[in-house]
Amino acid sequence: MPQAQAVQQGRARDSRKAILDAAERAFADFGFGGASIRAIARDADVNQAMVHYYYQNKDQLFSAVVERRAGDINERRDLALDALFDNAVPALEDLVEALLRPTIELGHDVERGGDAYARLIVYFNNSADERSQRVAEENYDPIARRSIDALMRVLPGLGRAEAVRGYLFAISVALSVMAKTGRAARLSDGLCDDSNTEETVATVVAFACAGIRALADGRFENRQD
Amino acid sequence: MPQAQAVQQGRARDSRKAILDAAERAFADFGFGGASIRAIARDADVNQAMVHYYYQNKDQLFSAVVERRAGDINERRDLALDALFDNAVPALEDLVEALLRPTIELGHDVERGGDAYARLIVYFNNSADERSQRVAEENYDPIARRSIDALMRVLPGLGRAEAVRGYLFAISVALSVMAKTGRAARLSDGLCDDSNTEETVATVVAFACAGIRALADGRFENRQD
DNA sequence: TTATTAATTAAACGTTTGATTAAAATTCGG
DNA sequence: CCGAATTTTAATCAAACGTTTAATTAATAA
Repeated sequence: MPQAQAVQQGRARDSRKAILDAAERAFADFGFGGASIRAIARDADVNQAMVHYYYQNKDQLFSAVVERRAGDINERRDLALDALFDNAVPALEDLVEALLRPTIELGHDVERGGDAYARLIVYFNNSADERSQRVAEENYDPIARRSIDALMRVLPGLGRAEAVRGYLFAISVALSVMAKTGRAARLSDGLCDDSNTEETVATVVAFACAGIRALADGRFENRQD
Repeated sequence: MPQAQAVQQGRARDSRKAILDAAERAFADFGFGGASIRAIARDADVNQAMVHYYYQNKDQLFSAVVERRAGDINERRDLALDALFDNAVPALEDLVEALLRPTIELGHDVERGGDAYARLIVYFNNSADERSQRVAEENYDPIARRSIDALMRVLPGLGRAEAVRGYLFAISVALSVMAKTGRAARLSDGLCDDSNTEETVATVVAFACAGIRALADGRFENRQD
């Protein structure tokens, strides 16, 4: 049986982390079904049985990959929200930036492998299968609900349905620049470049805030006409 | 050898279509790697060798699934663009609606299986692997370029980079409501409902247009500050 | 040192995968 | 009704899959 993470000693840590890193890349590149444990073990330079030794099966390995990163992002988002609402009600721009920046910054952190995880978020965020929805619900629904409430406080004209829509739209826009499909560069003949973090944040925040304000102005849900 | 589609007779047509329908569902639900030809054949109620008989291999089957639908959507988008620019330069709202409506409507057409294809678009549109990028480039890049040009004509303040960004953001927002992940319903406690086509179109168009206008106002790319 | 535990290994398990084959059934023009 | 072309079938292939096992090595505690 593998020891709890805190008690682990010697070589153990390296293998455990190497497996998680390799799995992150594999799931991001090929999806759950397309990623193979054999290839993951090979990429991590580890015996194939070690994957099951530490993570039991493919499903739990997938969950472990998501949980490691989600903790980071949620913590940073929570702190940002606390700070924002400490004194008064912030501007919409500041709120939306606080929501999106942690994810965008992680996605740009190639050295830490954040780009692979960014593609993985895009994957399970847009997948309807049970496993994807489970990790989304467990790891991102709590902060999503808090963010939606925050949106409604900042924009009193925003109903709950519009706030949910606005939040999901904003996230979807942010994720679209992180999928690293190369399509933006292709369609713009190289004019678009996602590598500049600050420029990306500014662009996405501007787009999302304008969109959310539009949802607040017009009322699109539950119309009685 | 399978006959060309036009000359086909008898049950052939049925098998061919049944395979394509089943493959569409499988790829949408499980991704390329997670979908199995055996399960597709079983779902289509067809011998497993028939899949290779008509589509040679898994890759070409995947391409065939996309090509069938992309033709429809592109044709409708092209016609809409022709009509819009026939007399004068249209309003941004009309242009964006013309771009997004065909896809959204297809995604709501459950009887024709459009919901499965909608999820499939989301899949390969957000995937960075070679196969996904190939089908995106072959089937959707031409209309994307035409749409981007149209955006720049409607909004003269929009640079090429911003137009590409705006187009991709708008598409991404539209696709996010089509992934049918059930997340919107979950986060809104049932308040959000994607089944109303007109309401969905109106909401997405309003969000996207406001966002695109924001990109035109502020200049976010190639700043020299 | 010895006993215990954790980490790692190579090998194999049964199953499923994408793909191929050759024969059988069906369809259809002449 | 015949013969050729097309469609369908069952059987099979090697390869890859996720997972398990038993044995071995390395580290820790008594």
